[in-house]
Amino acid sequence: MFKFKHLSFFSHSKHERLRLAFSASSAAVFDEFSTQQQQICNDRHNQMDQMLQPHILLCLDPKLYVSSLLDCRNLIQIKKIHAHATITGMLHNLTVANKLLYMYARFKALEDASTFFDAMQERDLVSWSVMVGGFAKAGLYPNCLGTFREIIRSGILPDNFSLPFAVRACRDTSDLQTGRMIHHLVYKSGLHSDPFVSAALVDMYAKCGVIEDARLLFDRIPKKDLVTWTVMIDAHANCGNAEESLVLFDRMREEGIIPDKVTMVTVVFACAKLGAMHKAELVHDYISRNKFSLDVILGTAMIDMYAKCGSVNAARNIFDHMKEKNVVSWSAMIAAYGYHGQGKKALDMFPMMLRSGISPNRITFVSLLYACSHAGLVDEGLRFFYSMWEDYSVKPDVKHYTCMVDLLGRAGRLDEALELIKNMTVEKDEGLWGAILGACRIHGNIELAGKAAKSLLEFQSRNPGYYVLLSNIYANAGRWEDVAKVRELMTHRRLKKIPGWTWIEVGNKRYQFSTGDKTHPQSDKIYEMLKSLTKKLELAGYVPNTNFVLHDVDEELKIGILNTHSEKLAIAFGLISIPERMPIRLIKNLRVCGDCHTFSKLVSAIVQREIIVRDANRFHHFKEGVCSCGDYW
DNA sequence: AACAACGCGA
Repeated sequence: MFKFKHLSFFSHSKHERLRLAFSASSAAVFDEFSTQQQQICNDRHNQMDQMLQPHILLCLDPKLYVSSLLDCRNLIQIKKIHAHATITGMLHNLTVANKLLYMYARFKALEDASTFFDAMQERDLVSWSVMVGGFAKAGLYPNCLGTFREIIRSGILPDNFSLPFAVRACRDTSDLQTGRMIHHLVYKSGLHSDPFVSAALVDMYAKCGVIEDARLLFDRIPKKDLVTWTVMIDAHANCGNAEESLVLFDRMREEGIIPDKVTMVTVVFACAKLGAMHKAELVHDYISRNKFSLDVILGTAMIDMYAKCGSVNAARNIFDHMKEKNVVSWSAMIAAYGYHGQGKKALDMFPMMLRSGISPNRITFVSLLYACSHAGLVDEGLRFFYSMWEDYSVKPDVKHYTCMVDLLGRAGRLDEALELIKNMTVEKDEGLWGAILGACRIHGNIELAGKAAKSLLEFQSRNPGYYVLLSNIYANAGRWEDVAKVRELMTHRRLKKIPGWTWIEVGNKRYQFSTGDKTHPQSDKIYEMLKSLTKKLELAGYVPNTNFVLHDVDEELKIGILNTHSEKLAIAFGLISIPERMPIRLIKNLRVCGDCHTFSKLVSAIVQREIIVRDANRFHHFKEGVCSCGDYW
């Protein structure tokens, strides 16, 4: 209740400020207040003890039981009152009995709750709903839905208390079928306009992967409350349409709904997904102006946002200003340095984290190993890998093995990577072989690629990425028959290659480019710019590397395809539309192709402009002819 | 009722 130990970096929310003003912000006052509360609680319990004296038994007050139950701070206190109530016969009062049930559920003592529930002589809808909610909050979904079904079976229509919890159980178990059935019941109960119920339904549809249904329902809700908006904003960001999230955020405010901290976290998350620096700054500004407190969740979300928008320094600035940091915040910062190629800084964070009393978890080690992998810090990575279990009791799982395979593989130590896979005891997955395949691509090891592909294809992967990668390896070696085989397999499994895109933010707008794109209104100017760039580059010795065009077509056509890769078009557009000296920031859905990488390096030198590219798994900062990845990616 | 970090791949 009293969370003042971490007064926030930004000013407080209105609610917090009121509380602060009210209680004069001194620790002593809080302590005193808290002692008073404890005293009241004790007094009540003493009063109850006295009631057990035979002569007072007659003046029992259910209200006293209810408030005493609500005062309980642990299970022992609840059980004590339960015992009292049994003796005094107060459990026959349904209000008291339901409150007892509720308290058991609140303290996650679902077994006690169930036992008591089964023993209850009389139950009403509230009793049933408390059980449904209790099971859902404790993550006991089968019990939750089972209890809910019993309500339905007994012919009672559920209320607006049990329905959201039953829907939540469907959401967390991805049980869309049951979810739809419950939606039907909602109409029958006439509760479709209840904000709790409709928010839960929208959330359920979104998290079950049917965002269209979520949106359909959302659009039909006449008066949407804050939570419903937040759910929808989050849903769009999670399904890859973060742009729509920001549109919804604006619309929500236009309709007079005031966002709260949770909404801001989802909006920040959407900016992180988009990688849109301009939007990120606007959102940051909004957060500061509206005095949202920079707590550990919002702060961590902002670290992630700035890092994924290309500024690891801005991320670090947020990190440094956070009063409270947990393992998530530290891992986010370590990961950020990792994917910006600053492996050393990522590793430096680790002892700092330990000193501040935070223990690493499995994600911290994924981030550390990842940082090593992308900076070529092989020995350091090996050391972390071996010490994570021994020194920190974090068991390496398949993700850690994948990082290690990637680390060793990139460094050309493929034999060691294979040895690691051979000796591992945790279950292997397709990603592990994908990492081997990636290393084969870098080092042109076709034999091993074949073997890895065999293991990989056993997983019947639905992920087109692996097939295309394999086909690319064969194409690079000129083995067109093998290429054809892989492509055939893809067609057979009905998988399509994901097309590459590059996005660029200019002012308030985000522009999207594909290979050979001519849909941009300034297309002519873009191609003109590209042509003059290529000319300048050729003078500087640039030769298009057609190894990166993976079709069996003639050389001239290859150069044509290469020259209009989406990344090059976006750079050309950036140069004509972004003010001088401002960096050009790009976001790609795939990895940078080798030729575009060379191209970007040269452009950064020739036109003296910083180019920052976020590709599918890391950042490249091109400046004065060199890339932050050191060509190691 | 809603919120934060992680590998590989096109």
